[in-house]
Amino acid sequence: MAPNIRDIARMAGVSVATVSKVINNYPHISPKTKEKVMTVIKDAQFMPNSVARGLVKGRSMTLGMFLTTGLVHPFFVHILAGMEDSLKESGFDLLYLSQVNWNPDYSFVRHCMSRNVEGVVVFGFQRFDLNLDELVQSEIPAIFIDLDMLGKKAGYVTSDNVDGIRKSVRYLKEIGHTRIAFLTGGLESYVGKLRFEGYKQGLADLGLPYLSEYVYIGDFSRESGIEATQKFLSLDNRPTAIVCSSDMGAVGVIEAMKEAGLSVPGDMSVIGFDDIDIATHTVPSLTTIRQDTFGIGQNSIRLLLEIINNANCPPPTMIVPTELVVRDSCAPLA
Amino acid sequence: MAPNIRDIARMAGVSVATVSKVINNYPHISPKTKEKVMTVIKDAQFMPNSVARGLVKGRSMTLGMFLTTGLVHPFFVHILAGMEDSLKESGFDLLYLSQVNWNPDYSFVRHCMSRNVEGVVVFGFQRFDLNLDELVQSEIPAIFIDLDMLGKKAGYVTSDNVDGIRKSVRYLKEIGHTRIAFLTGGLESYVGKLRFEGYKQGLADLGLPYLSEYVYIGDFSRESGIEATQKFLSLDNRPTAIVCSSDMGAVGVIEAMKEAGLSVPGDMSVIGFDDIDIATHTVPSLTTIRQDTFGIGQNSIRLLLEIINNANCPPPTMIVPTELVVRDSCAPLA
DNA sequence: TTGTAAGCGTTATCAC
DNA sequence: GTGATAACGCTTACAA
Repeated sequence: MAPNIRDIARMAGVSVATVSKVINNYPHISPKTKEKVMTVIKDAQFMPNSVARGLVKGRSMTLGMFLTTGLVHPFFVHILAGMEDSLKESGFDLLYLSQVNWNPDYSFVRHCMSRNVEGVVVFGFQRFDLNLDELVQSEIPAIFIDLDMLGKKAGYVTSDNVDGIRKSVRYLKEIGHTRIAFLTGGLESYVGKLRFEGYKQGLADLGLPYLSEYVYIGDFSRESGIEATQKFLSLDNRPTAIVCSSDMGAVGVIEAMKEAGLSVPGDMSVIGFDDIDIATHTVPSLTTIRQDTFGIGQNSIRLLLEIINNANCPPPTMIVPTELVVRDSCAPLA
Repeated sequence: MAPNIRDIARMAGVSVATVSKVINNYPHISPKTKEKVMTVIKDAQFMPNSVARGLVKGRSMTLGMFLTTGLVHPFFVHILAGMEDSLKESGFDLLYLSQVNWNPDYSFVRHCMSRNVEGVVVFGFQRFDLNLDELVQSEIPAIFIDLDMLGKKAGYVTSDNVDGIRKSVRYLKEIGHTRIAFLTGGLESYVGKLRFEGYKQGLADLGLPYLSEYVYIGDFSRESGIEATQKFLSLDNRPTAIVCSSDMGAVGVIEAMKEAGLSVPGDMSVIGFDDIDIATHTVPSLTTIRQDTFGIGQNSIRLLLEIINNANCPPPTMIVPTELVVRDSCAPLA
């Protein structure tokens, strides 16, 4: 059985309070007793119980994380790695809160309070998801990933989705394209909407007209890439390039082009979004917009700790830059 | 501020003890008081503080998870999804314990005890990793993923790596191959060793000879696939098929074959291991061994809860079956 | 500089 | 059936 603070006190011949003061590095402790207590602690391998400590201090040194159930987001590992990086030196651990979604009056807020978490990261949700409002309006520090939720203690971090797509459009224009089509992602999602916005702005930046027949409403999937391509190919005035809201969509486009006996990038330039592993391995390899997923994870925790540590800082927000990765799926227009 | 049990007691006009009994569904409570207390609890949105509860009960309803620092395992999301599935109805939450690896006397065991976790899942470590022994020999229930650690309270879950590779070898034999080469993964890793073992057993099953020149010692990477291919192609008596310990290795093989002006599967059949996303998108698409990563996650938590709930069950072990996924990278031998 | 003792929010053991 | 009250392991006034 692990020793507790009373055992240590007894072994060191001092009071519990003294041990506590040593542990917490309080002043007014004689070097001699401090030394003695430290020795005993080392020998007994004592480590204060952070649960009990949390109870009295009102601080648990625990952050919470809500993930959408059944989320299978390919980047999540990178985000987690980033989170860990910020967590490492902070003394906080991260509690993955599994939602009891069969319970009609389950509440994020109550789950947080019952677990005494000092703040939460929220990822994989949509704006209209149940109970999210309650969380945003609560006093619980929260950072949302990829969702622009703002509250007294709630902020968010996301990639610069708008600028990412604008970069794609600009790049295509630079290599001569003007008939640039767009495959949206799911428009019910925050990032889906932003990327669509980026397309419109990108065209506007360059003085290109917005044509609704050059837009296909998709859902981030490979299938929607295939369907979009079929639609675009049937047009009288075919586009010469397609900007996609996801790499999977772009993969679908490449497949459909191949199926139609046409060449990428010869007959159609294609740009993806995300830079997933597959992007390197398609034929041709995929030019795409890379998200700094590690950075997103890292900053989500960093910002959360900021809210927690500065009682009245305004809820922080962070837009993480993206990067255009040029590979082989785009060609200059002849 | 969230109400506590005393507030509820006062509001319901009963004692704290009574409220506690209601919360915990104890007998010997009149239906009337029970009803009244329940109503107050609902109205006040009361949820017992599980930290305080943990302190007195000696149970925290928390499981821990150790991941190797900076792990970027493509399957981790699926494993986590599986874990969540088992966690969901259990009342447990999962605490991601960030290791303080700059501290020379950091200890998994102490971290667990200080956080009162009731058990841990360990993933991404190698047998010789520091402090792991201490954990295995401790009283803390532990389930290792992909590492055959056994202790009084420690078991493991992993894919059937041996059988997976044996299936590959058998399949190739069935379509006519007898000169079957093998690309190992990192042999310092547990799964790397097992897959190598599977190759040898696979040959033995079929009465095929084991030839050391048909084995390339790699490390799961694409690069080692390229190098292996170059070596195999330089042989007098070239193999007609290569079994790889990873899909990335197989991707390297396909690239190197293309580079050499040879065809897959025409000149060489190739089998991978893992069924990562890319496997569908290589040209040709990759025949491979699929791991049930969701099942691994699911069972890791299930087994852990078993150890926790049955004081003296022998440490459980689980080998999750794999599945051969036939795509286009293998062809019958002419 | 050190020790005593009252909490933190629960549950469990008794009396009543 | 119900209610005091002592724990659980720790921190923190305050007293000594």
